[in-house]
Amino acid sequence: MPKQTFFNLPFAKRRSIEEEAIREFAENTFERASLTKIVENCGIAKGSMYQYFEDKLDLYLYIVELAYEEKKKYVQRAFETPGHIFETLEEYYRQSLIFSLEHPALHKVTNNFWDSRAGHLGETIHRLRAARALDFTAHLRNAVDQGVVNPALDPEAVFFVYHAVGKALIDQFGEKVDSAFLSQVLDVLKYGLKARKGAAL
Amino acid sequence: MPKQTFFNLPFAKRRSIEEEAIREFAENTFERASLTKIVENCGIAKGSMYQYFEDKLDLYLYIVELAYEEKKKYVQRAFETPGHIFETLEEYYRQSLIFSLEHPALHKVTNNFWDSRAGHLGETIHRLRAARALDFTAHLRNAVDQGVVNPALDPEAVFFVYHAVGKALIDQFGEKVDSAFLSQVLDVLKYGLKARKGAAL
DNA sequence: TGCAGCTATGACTGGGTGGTCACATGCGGA
DNA sequence: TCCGCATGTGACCACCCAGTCATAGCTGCA
Repeated sequence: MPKQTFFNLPFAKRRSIEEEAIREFAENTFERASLTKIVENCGIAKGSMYQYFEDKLDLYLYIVELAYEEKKKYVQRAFETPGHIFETLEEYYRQSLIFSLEHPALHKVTNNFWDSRAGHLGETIHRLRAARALDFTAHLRNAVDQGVVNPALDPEAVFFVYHAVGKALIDQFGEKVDSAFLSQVLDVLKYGLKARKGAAL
Repeated sequence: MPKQTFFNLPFAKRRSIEEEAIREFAENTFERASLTKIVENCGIAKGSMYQYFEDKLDLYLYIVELAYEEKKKYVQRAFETPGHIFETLEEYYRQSLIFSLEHPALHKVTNNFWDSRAGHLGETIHRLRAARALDFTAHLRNAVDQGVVNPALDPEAVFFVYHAVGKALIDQFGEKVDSAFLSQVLDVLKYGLKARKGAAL
């Protein structure tokens, strides 16, 4: 959590610090990112930064939270619009894609976050993942009850697959992954590799 | 490529350098791994290392190659034993799992490799991925011709999914992923989420 | 005017890194 | 015995980093 001093700052100065920090954490992992470079690019003194934040990690977590709050504005639409699980999933990833196009730097920040291994970040990430797994499997059980989803599959395994593929998709938004490719990938998960008896797709 | 000097070394000394390097590169990414620590743990002088290798990257690539040569001994069985694509894939990941259990350090080295971003490693990794994609889609087209695989799916998308899930599986061998969970995950990819008309599994 | 308290500063500390080089050592052959 | 060459060495260089602290400046109140 930033110190009060940071929030007392005139808006423009505060914003410029945020922007430079976003730039640095978008291009580098937490460990490789350089506080020294951030303060140089802001034109403020090193010591000032420590008037605003406890340490590098404090700044980082603040920036990550900023990024996720922006992203939330996009992806939450997926859970508001009704529909079954396939539509929700498609909408979720589609909104993520839009977010990545409209806020490329913030998108990179959220992305790098999951690769962090420094300090206690590993545990934090683990907890976040577990929370997501609970959410996901709840949705999934619902869909199974509705007869939409193959009941023979292990929910944990399904989450594992979606988590892995979701991360890979998001990693490559804007590079290899566009809207059409996104649909193709989701179809693979939906229909599975094995040829189907009835209509294949 | 190591210098000739390295191969002139008595076997025990060469091996001890390899082992310490494997240890360091198993626990750290290329960038975080410390040459200084490797030479300290070996009990040799910093300068000696530069008699054997051009630089840190040279040593790293040599170690990665060592790891992959060992891994190849395992996974190539998947392509030797006949069977269609689902059996091949299952055997491939099962052999990877065995490799990770029998050579945990080498396994971690191969794993970290894909996360490297330093220097020209990014391009190398890109090329390796492209080569894998070609191999995979060739197998896939074969399977489609045999009527085993859903012909409506985009081969590039299928590769994308398997690559992502494969990496996640291998990342977590020994932690979350055991033999039973591996089967469950592969079933998700095989059958897809959507409920099937006939026998579900 | 003077004091109090918040804010700004940047030189400095202690620690890390990859890589170098002048020198030392050991060994095989003449 | 002595030379020449391959090998070994570790102090040293230049560079980077996060974090500190004594000092200075500012602002508003009494």
